[in-house]
Amino acid sequence: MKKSNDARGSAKTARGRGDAPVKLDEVAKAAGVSPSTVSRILNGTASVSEAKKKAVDDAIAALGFVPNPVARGLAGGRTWSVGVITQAIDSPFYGVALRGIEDELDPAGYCPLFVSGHWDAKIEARCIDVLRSRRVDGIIVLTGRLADPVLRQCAKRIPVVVTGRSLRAPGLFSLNFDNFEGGRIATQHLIDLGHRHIAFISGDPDHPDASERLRGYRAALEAAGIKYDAALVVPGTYQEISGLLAVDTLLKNRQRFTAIFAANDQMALGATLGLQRRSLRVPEDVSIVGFDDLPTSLFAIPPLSTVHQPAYELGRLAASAMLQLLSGTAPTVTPPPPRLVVRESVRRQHS
Amino acid sequence: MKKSNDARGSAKTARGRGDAPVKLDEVAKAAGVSPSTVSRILNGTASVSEAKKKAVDDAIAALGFVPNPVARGLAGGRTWSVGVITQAIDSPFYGVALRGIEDELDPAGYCPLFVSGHWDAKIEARCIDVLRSRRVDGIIVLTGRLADPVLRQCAKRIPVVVTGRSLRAPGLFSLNFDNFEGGRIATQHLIDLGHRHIAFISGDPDHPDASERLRGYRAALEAAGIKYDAALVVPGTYQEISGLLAVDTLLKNRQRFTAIFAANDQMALGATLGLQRRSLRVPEDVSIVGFDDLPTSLFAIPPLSTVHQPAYELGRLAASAMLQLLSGTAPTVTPPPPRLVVRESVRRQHS
DNA sequence: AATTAATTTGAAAGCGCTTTCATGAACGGC
DNA sequence: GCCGTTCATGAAAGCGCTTTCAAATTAATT
Repeated sequence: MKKSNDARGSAKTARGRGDAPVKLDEVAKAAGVSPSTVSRILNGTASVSEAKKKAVDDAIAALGFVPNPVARGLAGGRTWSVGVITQAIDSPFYGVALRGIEDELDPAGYCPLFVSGHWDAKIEARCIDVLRSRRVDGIIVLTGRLADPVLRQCAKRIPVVVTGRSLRAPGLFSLNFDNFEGGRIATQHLIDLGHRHIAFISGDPDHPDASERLRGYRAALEAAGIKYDAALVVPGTYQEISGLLAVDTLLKNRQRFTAIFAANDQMALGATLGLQRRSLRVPEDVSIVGFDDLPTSLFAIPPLSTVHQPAYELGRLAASAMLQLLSGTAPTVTPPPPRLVVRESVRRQHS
Repeated sequence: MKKSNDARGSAKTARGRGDAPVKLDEVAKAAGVSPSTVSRILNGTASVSEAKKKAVDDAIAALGFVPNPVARGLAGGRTWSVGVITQAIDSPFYGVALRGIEDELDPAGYCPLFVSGHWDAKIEARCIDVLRSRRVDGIIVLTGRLADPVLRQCAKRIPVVVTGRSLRAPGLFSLNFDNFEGGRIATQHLIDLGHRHIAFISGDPDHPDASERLRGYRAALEAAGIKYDAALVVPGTYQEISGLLAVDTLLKNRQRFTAIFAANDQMALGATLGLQRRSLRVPEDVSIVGFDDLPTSLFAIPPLSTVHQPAYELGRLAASAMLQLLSGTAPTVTPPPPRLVVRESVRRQHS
C-alpha cells in the first residue's frame, strides 16, 4: 500500500513539527514559485531574482523544509555523503581520525559513511564497491592495503583522498604523514640521551608507514655513527601483544639494549609490560619511545614518550581535501610535521 | 547536462565490469520479464514462478547487477541503512560495539551510518533528525542522554534499539547491561579479598549506568556489613584524568583505603597513575578494579582486573535486535551477564 | 463443464528532487 | 526604435527503483 502523507499524519495537522516531512513543491507553492526555482536556490545552480530568493528562503524557514537527501541523490547524482574506508572502526588510532573527518564534513553538509577494510585489500575493494553502489560523492581511504593502481583507477570515476601514501593522479589527493622523519626523531632522541643499543620493534612490514619508520630509525643510527644491528630489529604486528612478544624474543636472544623504539604506541605498551614481566623497569633499565601518541599513552605507566601523530588533524585535513576536490579546486592541505612528545618512559643513559 | 550511460562508458563495451552500473530494467530485458517481476524477486514481495525466478537470477548473475540503494530508498522507503548514534566515534569502549554492529548488519545487507552524539541530548536530537532525513530504516542508540520520552516518540515512526536503559514501548527495544550486578561483583571481589576500605570512583552521575554501578557497590558493601562511607566515593567523568584527580582528592582528604573500584577502566588507569605518582604501588599498596574490560586494559601495568562488558557482543545483539524489529518480529535477544576478569591489579588484604 | 476464487504478471504511476528545454522579459547596440 | 542577446523562470522529463491496479492465467468448487 502506498503511503500517503495523510496516512502517516497523526492528530496534529499543523506542519513543520516533524510529522510528514515538508516537500520541495510545498515550499514552491508557499513561495509562489516553481519547484525548479526552489531547487536552484537550494543548490545555487542558477541566478534567481532577489525577491524570489527571499520568498523561498522565508518559506523554507517557515515550513522547516529539509531536502530529502535520498531524492537528491537519485535526481542529482550527489548524495552529500562521502565514504570513508578505515581499517577497523574500533582502532584507537584511526578512531580519532574518523572524528576529525566527521567534524570537518558535518558543517559542509556532508555525512561520512564509515566502512572497515580490516587491512585486507580484497575487503577494501569490496568496500569501494559498496560505497560506490551507495553513490557516495567521494571516498577517503585511510592508509589500507589497496594497490596504488586500484586507487588511481577508482579516482577516475570518483574523487579519492588517501592517507599514508604519496600518489599523484587526476581526481586523487594523497596526504602522507612523514613517517620517516618521525622514526628519525624518535631514534635521534634516544641517541641524544646517550643510548647506543636501541632495539626497534617494527610494524607490519606490509604497511608502507612501518618501513618508513624503520628507515628513519636506520637513518638516525647512521647519522650518529652507530652500526645497524639487524638482531635488534624485531618484527611486530602493531598490536600490543606483539610488543610483549618482541621483548621476549630480544631477551631470549640475549641481546643487549638500553632502549626500545616501537613503531607504534600499542606495541610500546606491550613491550613495557613484557619488560616488567622480566623485572626490567621502564625507564630505569630500559627507555621506550612509541609512535602515534594515542590518547591512552598519556596515562600509561610510565606515561609514554612518543612521536605525536595528529590523527584528528589528519582526519580533518583529509576531509578538507575531499571537500576541495568535491568543489573542483585542487586541495592545498599539507600534513603537519612529526613532533616528539617527551614523557617519562625515557631516561638518560650513563655509559 | 544529463549524464547518459553512454557518456560515461569508456572504451570497454562489455558490461558488468564496473563501468556504468547495470540497471534493473536491463536485467528484466535480459530475463525476458517485466521490471516488476525482477523487483518482486529482489524483495521477495510476491510469489513468482520458478522458471522466471531462475531466469532472473541468472540474468542478475550474468550482468553483475547490484540494485541502486538510493533509488530503492526513494521508491520503496527502505534505504537498507540503519543509523547508529554513538557518543564519540573514537571512544575506546563504543568503538568495539560499533564493530559488532557493523559485523552483524553487513551480512543482512544493511549498512550502518554512524553519528556522534557527544553525550549531549541536543546533539543527539539533531543526530536523530539527520538520520531520519537520510531515511535510515532504523536507529540504534548507544546509551546517550536522550530523554526516554523522546526515544519513545521517535520509536513511533521508526524502529529504535537503545542500549543502557530498560524501556518498553512499541517499536522500541532496549538492551541493558546489568550494571548493578557488575558493580556488585566487582566490589564483592574486593571484599572477598579482605578489603574493607574500598573507595569508589564514580562515573558521570548523569549516566544511568554510572549510578547503577554505584548502587552495586553499595549493595555489596551492605551485604558484607560494611558501612557505606560517602567520603570514599569520588565523582569522576569516565575519563582517565578524572581517575587521577580522584586519587588526589582521596589522598588529600587523608582517606584510608586499601582498594579502589573505578566505574570504568579509563578512570582505573588514571587512578593507577595517580597512585604511582604518590609512590603507592598497585596492587601492593592499593588494589584496583575497573569496569568495561577495554582491549588495552589487558596490557596496562599491572594488567587490570575489571568487569568484562562484552561491548562487541552488545553491538551485535543490538544490531540483531534491530534486524528483528525491521523484519517485524519481536526481538528475543538478552544481554550476557557481567563477568569479572581477574588480573594483576588486585591482591589479598591481610588485616 | 461452468463459474468463481486464487495466483502470477506487466503497465504505469509515482518516490522527491534536479536539470534540460523552451519561453518571455529585460537589455544593449546601431 | 528594431533585433539579436542575456537572464530569469516554469513545465516537463527523468534518476532507478517499488508498488498499485488490473488483466491474464491457473486452480478450485459445485
